[in-house]
Amino acid sequence: MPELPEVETTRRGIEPLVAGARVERVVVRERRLRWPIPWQVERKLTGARMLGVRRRAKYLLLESERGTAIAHLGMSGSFSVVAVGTEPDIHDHYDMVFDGGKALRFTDPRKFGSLLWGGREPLRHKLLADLGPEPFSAEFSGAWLKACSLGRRVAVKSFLMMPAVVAGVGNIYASEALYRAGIHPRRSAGRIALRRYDRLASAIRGVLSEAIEVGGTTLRDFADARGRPGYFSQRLDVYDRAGRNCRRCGSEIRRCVIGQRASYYCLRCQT
DNA sequence: CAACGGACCTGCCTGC
DNA sequence: TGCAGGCAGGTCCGTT
Repeated sequence: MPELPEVETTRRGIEPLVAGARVERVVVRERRLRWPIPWQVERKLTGARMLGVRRRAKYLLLESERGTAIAHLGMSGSFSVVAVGTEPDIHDHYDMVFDGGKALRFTDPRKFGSLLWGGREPLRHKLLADLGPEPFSAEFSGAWLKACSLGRRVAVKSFLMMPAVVAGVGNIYASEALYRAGIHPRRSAGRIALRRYDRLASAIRGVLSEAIEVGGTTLRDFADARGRPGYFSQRLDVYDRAGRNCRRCGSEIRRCVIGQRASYYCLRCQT
């Protein structure tokens, strides 16, 4: 479900609740998410003061004075803020209960999400250590993409979705960014010129920042911490628009499958 | 090494 | 109406 804009929207929604609050307890109802939730999370967080919520790629870092819990939303996960005592639903897998009568509740029908313990240096956690640059960092550029792609024959669309290449780009925004940059999603990553990668890096930053501004993309069920949908779905140029007309040239938008994922592009605008 | 397919799990939609 | 099949916003891991 969520890519960088949706995770960032979630972060902004839960930060006011979390920052400065004290954890009264952590209630785990389903420990078997993508990985079992380690007992350390409850042990360390209970009684701890929370410092804030940061984001790295699609991970949310819930920082406390005793270390950081690392949450991932997977494909179908979301956080919501509930009043203490609100009856949990079947897919509400854990709550972090804070002083002040509110709790952070994690819901995830598919259980692809995760909650891990990152200790004092969460960025060194195995799952975060090898992540590529954040798209809004100075490190991320066309030159970075070019350097990363040398000698690689994988489709550029799959390449963009690799966590080690750039953090936070998933299936929707990979298609959207390639459309904006005029690059065909099947083109080999190693056969793209630096200039085109410069355009692509800008397109990635552009599409992600516009999506964040409007609260992300809701196709089926994404909602922010207050239950509100994201409005970027109205601005998608290609994703989920197969058979409709390209907003730029009027040609038909095509759907194909690349790396087992649905991909969308304009045959005329993207080469 | 790079690339690919399978795996994890549930819900929803389509078509027979 | 029921049921099978396909599809879904992620990404790790084992195998080629």
